[in-house]
Amino acid sequence: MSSFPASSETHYSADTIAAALRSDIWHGKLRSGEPLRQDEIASRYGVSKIPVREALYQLKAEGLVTFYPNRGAVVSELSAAEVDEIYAMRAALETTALQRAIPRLTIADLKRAEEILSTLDQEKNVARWSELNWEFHAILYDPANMPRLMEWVKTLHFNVSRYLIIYLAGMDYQNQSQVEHRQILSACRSGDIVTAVNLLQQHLQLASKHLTTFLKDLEG
Amino acid sequence: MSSFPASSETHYSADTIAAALRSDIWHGKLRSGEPLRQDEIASRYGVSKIPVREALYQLKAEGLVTFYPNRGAVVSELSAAEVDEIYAMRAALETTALQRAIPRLTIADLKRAEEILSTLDQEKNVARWSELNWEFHAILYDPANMPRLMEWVKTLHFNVSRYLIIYLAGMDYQNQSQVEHRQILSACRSGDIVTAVNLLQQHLQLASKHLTTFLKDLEG
DNA sequence: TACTACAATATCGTATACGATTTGTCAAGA
DNA sequence: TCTTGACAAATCGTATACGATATTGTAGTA
Repeated sequence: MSSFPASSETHYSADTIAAALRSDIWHGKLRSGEPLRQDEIASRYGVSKIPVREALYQLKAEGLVTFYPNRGAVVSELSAAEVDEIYAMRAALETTALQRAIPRLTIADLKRAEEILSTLDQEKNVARWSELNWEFHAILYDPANMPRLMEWVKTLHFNVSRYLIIYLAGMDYQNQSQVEHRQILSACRSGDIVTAVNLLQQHLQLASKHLTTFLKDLEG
Repeated sequence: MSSFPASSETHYSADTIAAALRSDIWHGKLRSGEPLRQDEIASRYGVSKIPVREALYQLKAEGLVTFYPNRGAVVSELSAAEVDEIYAMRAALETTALQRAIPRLTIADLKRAEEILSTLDQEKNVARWSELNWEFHAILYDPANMPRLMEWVKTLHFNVSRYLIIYLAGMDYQNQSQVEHRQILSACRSGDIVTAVNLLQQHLQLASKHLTTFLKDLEG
């Protein structure tokens, strides 16, 4: 299963290309600021420019690419301020989801979450680590039954995680993150909504601070 | 000035058409479930299908249209559950914005908000009323300096407001709404973040309840 | 009549083609 | 050397064209 944001099951080649580009951007094969040449992408996937442009429009809506009139699309760059904003949006939406989800979490959900945390402990590949990290969060939000919110949060998550991946490669962020994950899960298990929401908020705030100071260094 | 969600200033005909369709959907000229024929729209605006499809992709991202493979796009329909979800997302995001904005609100902002409320008192046209209603909210959120959040909130707002317009036409919702607006503004003026946020939350919850019960009736 | 089979029509999704805009190159002049 | 301008190349945005899919209409059969 791919854990990338996907639109509803269709067979458009635009969707296939969008998924491929999303994955390339996320894995860092396409770097921030890099231009996305329509003809090049088209020939690479054996299609014309039309579906390529439609794919780029989807990514534009997700914030992953930016269009410049008559100059085409480039992979979006995020400033520290934008990362901060995205994390604030994530916090707002994810705490809402968690709040609604906790009363509906099943034993199976909690068990699955626990399993993912165990896997995360051993995962050394940062890209895979980040994907599992999202899966953990998603499991806790899913029972809220808010598909639209989930799509948007997923989009926000992938927007910042492609930066987080680069960051993680150097630092020791995972261990601290795992401690927080276990605290959140524990609060969920005991049905303590207030605590769980607060912990999640802190968890995201901390991640935001890590990433923004990292980016400010680069920008500065 | 148009208060519809607009992407950054470009000269694409796709953007022009997207704006026109958005407006038509919002004003009820295009009803929920109505198919959007590409050739028809193309000839109406004197262009080919290509920019029309690109416009439809933008609206798809905004949730205003839904694509069915090989059958084209239709104006999205919202269930009561979806309206509820959208209002929950709005509450999460808008309270975040308001919280950040209040310390930065200027006298001029408050004055402008007051003026809009006065205009709202006299406005009888529901479409115009709804636009002014959004302007009031937007003024209170703007100083938060969160452009991405604003875009998304605007999108969510227009998604439900096209239904609200139909609803408003019959009911006496505006007066109650205005009372709440004035309470919110008053809390903002005194810099009382907690109260303002709570009032905003209630304001949206009430609107949600109105609209969802209305839709549940229709759904039968 | 009700239902299937199949042709006719409508509409979609996308390849091809091309004018328009931008970018890159390079020679002439300050 | 540094501009500047003009031409060439690259790339974009979109019109046209067409095969593919879905929908509709019609005739034939049970």
